[in-house]
Amino acid sequence: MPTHKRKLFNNIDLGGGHRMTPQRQIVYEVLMSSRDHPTATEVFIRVQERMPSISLATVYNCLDTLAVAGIVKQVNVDREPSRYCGNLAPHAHFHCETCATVMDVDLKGGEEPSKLLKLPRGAKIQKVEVEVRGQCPECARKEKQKDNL
Amino acid sequence: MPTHKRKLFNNIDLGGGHRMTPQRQIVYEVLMSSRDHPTATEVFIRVQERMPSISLATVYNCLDTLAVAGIVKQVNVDREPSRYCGNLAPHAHFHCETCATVMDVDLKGGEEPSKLLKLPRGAKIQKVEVEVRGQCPECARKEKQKDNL
DNA sequence: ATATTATTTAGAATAGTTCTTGATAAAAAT
DNA sequence: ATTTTTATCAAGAACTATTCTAAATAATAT
Repeated sequence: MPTHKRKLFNNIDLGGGHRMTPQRQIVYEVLMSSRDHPTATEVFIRVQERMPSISLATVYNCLDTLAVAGIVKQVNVDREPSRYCGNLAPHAHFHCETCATVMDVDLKGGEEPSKLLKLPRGAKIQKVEVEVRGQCPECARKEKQKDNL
Repeated sequence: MPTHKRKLFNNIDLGGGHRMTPQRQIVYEVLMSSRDHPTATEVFIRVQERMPSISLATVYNCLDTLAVAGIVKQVNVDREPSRYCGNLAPHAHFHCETCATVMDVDLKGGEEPSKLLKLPRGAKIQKVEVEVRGQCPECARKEKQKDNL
């Protein structure tokens, strides 16, 4: 039989008694369909297209909840605005200083980043972040062209 | 002949026409004698002991100038206040979430961190930062002891 | 000496993020 | 089913690390 008053969200538990609400669902979907590591404000703008009533504070709350639940990652490069990432596989982030994009970079051997370090005996690792700043191939090429004129 | 009116600072050029001023000298000395990766405010407090008239803005300026000159490093872990480090050798930073200290960690093989990455062909690297969050051995031990009671 | 440039300082301004509050809604308990 | 509890949302205020502004000072170049 057709459900004429279906609930719009599923009752997924995110841990710690957190629910998968419509707002969290849309924030999550927007992030998973983004490849550019958007900031909270950028996520906010994209979510607004589908849910105009949502507030920026809620987007911050949702992103934080999803990150604590471990289904998205918060990415920080220097002290720039935090960016968010749906790629849970271990990887590094390359930040182009010219075009300001952030892209995923794989680690050699596909290894756990913690294996790259001489960690003190007994240390407990929660997360390892590898960040690269520089110029992406495209911007480096453009600059070289300009210099050769 | 003895100089009876000696200048208190040397006229070192930091590049880009920047001078080694008394403030910058003291900020630099304080940082080099610190092993705990102090924040700008912590540097400010330590510098004040030797130069009470210095302002926090100047400490920020000095740290920035020294970092641009390449003789100190700015260290960021997540979006916490920036910390500063006089160790110019390539290394990672371990941040203990329990006691909030930041310590240096060597990379395996003493390698350049950029060699650990599958960087896209043509990318230009400016810097690579490796940050670890977790619990230092001491705090991990203490917590284990507590659990065993 | 004078002009130029860099530096310092105090405080104002900025920006990303978090917090507060009251309202709403879902879940649990009765 | 009603009540109670707990979680969530929204708007805006508050917070905080940092940067900016403007005026004064000091060092270098002319």
